[in-house]
Amino acid sequence: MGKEKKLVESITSREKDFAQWYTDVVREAKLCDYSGVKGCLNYLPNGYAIWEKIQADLDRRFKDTGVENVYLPVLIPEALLQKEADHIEGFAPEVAWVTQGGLEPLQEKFCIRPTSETLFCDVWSKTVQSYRDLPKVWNQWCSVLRWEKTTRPFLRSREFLWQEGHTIHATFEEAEQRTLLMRDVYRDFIQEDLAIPLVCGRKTESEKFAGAQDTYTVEALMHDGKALQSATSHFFGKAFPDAFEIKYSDKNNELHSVYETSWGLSTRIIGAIIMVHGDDSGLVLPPRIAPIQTRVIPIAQHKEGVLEKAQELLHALQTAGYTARIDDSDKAPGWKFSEQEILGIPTRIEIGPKDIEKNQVVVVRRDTREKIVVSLDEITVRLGEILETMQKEMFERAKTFLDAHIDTAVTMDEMNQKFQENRGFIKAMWCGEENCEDEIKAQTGGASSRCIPDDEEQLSEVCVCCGKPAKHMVYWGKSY
RNA sequence: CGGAGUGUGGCUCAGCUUGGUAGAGCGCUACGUUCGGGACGUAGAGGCCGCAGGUUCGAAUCCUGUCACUCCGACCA
Repeated sequence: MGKEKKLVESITSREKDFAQWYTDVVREAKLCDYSGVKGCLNYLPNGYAIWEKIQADLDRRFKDTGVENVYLPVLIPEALLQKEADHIEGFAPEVAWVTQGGLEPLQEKFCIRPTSETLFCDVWSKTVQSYRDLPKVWNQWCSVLRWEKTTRPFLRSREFLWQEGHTIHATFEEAEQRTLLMRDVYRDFIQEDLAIPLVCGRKTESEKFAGAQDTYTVEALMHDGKALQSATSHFFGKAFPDAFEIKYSDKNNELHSVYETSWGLSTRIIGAIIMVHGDDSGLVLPPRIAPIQTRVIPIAQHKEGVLEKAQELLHALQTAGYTARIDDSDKAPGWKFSEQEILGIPTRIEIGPKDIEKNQVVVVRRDTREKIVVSLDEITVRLGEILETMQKEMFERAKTFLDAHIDTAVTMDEMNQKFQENRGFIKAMWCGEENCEDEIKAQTGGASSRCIPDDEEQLSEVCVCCGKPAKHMVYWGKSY
């Protein structure tokens, strides 16, 4: 990566103030803005279009594994939410309640869903009777509300958009497989489409979802060295089904409980895209998730034939299947370049009198600013290649960054020192006790266990913190 | 929830100390000249100064309360 020129004054430098940089990019790229209610965002066209792309791509991947979409209500009766003890205990502090209907106070209050396990379980408790009714593999796209105290656009808002998948199965194995399968769907989607490399694993007891038996996670590393839990998949076992009495008769007419899973990915992932790929000029969208792949920018468009040629090019691109747009506003070219870069559109195609003369265009990649001269005859083929190359290189660049920010530690001194020097993930052994997680958090200034990876290494025999025999290798990191 | 900070045209802010009825730059509109990295000129539009009380002849300015936002911390799937 070369030295980046600072072309957009309205965006704070990433190195100078990462938090401000993030806020600036969100604003300048017009992804969302603040509404009158704390923690509730106005999703603007540029931001919502990214979400629509995420929805489309992820939904297709879901459907490929047999997922069916449904929609359940936004309101949950209090009694329903309280059926599973761990669940309500975990969510109580951040639930919002509806206590009045019209002019009358309600007899029973309703909570605005913070998540819908209880609603799905309620439906199934009434409708599932036979093994022939299983499995249920359902998903809904919706918004949820959690009364967060600290809010940031996309990363932590009170209302946010997400999908929540919920399934029930006859056997432990099948449910566990589904949990892992959906974790893999997220992993593949995030790595392949969003070009964000991940560390995958399962959560420790203290970091698990309220009521879950196992929580699997995919963790991404932001450019400031902080981790972001990017999607999760939970295995519930029988806790919810037992609380809700979801039972079915097997072939021998014996009654059994079901095994349950749930899994979700939210608009928070947009924050990850910004913080993994963005630079001092603004957003950089991976080509596969970019709502618009290229923007045609006519140069000296007032001159004879330029605009016509640019329009011709636009139509050729659109006919070839690209999502292409043209900036034929009367702004100066430099302004248009900056605008395309702020918005993170993966490529722009400059076409001016000199190009037309030579039957060529200049394709400029957003990530590297590399200028590629392409013959007009080949542009519809070459653009696709350039976008694919860019997608691949964006992933590789992020992967190099991730790998460079994963380190190991066998003593607390080493761990503290490395968290000081090089923010990112630290791999270290752990005894399995929550006390040590707390102690590590206190000593390192906030690092928590991010996950126990699938492929654990044996870095030492003992816990990095207490020195007792180690049970697991854990990725530690400070997180959003 | 604790600490710090900020609320004044769409945006960034000045004005507040020492009260006299609101300014700048950018953006926006129109026209003209421009056009290969955020062009320039001319003429315009746009604000009950976050909100509510109070003090005062008079409040953007002083006082009280309140709300919102930002950052840090705590908390948080």
